[in-house]
Amino acid sequence: MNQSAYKRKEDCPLTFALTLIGSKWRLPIIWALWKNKTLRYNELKRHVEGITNMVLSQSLKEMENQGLVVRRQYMEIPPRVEYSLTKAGEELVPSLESLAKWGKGMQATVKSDV
Amino acid sequence: MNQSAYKRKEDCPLTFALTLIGSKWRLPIIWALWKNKTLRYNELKRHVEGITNMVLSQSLKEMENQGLVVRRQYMEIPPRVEYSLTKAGEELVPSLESLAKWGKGMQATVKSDV
DNA sequence: CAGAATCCTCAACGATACTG
DNA sequence: CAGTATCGTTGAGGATTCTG
Repeated sequence: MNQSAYKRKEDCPLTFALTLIGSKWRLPIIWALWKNKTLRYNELKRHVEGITNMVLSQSLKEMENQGLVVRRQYMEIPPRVEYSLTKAGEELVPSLESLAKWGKGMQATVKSDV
Repeated sequence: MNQSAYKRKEDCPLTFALTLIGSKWRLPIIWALWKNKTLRYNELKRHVEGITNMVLSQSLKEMENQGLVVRRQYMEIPPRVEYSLTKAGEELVPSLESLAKWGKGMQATVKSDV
C-alpha cells in the first residue's frame, strides 16, 4: 500500500481487488449473478435497476476479461447471450459477505452522525 | 443490492462499506494507520505518498465523522495532532485481508490478459 | 435481443498558494 | 505544524439514439 510494501499502488492486491469490484455497478452485477446463477443480458439488466446498456455491456466486457464473468453466446435468432460468475467470481462472495457484515455494524453508528 | 433486498442502494451494507473505504486514498490512509498505530498529521502524509493536504485533511475529517479514525489534538505550540484507527476501523482489517487474499489470487491470472 | 456510438455532466481529485 | 482556499482538470458514468 505504501512505498515500503509496493513500488506502485496497482501492485497492492487489495487495491487491485477494489479496481475489480469498486466501481459503481460492479457489486450490483455480481450480486445479481450470484443470486440467479445465470442470466440473459436483458434479464440481468432488469435485476440491476437503473443501469444503462452502455455501462452494462461495457462492465460485462471488462469483467469477462478480468475473469469474473463468463459469457455464453448461442447462435440463434433472436440472439441469446447468458452470463454467470466464474469460479473466481464466486470465490469473491465470502470476502464480500465479511465486508458486508462489518458495513452493517457501521451503518447503525454512522448513519446518525453523518 | 437490488430492489428485492433494499429500497435504495445506500441501504446495502456492502455498498455502504465501499463508500467508507472505496475512494482513492482511503485504503492507503487506513493501511498506514494500521501499521503505525498512531501518526501525526505530517507523518501520516509522508506514509501516504502523493496525497495532498487538501485530500488528506478532508479524508481524515470524513473518516472521523464516520467513526473510522480518532483525532487527538494537543494544545501545544507548535500544534500536535495525532490520528489512529478506532476499534471499528481495526475491525475492518480482517475483511480487507480476506479481500486482499482474493485479489492476490486474481492478479496472477488477470494481469496477463488485460 | 443484445448491444454500439455519440455527446455531455459532474464530482473527485490535483496543483498551488496561503494561514492560525 | 496542521491545516484552508481557490481554481483547474479528468474520467466514470448518464442520456439518447441507432443497429446486426
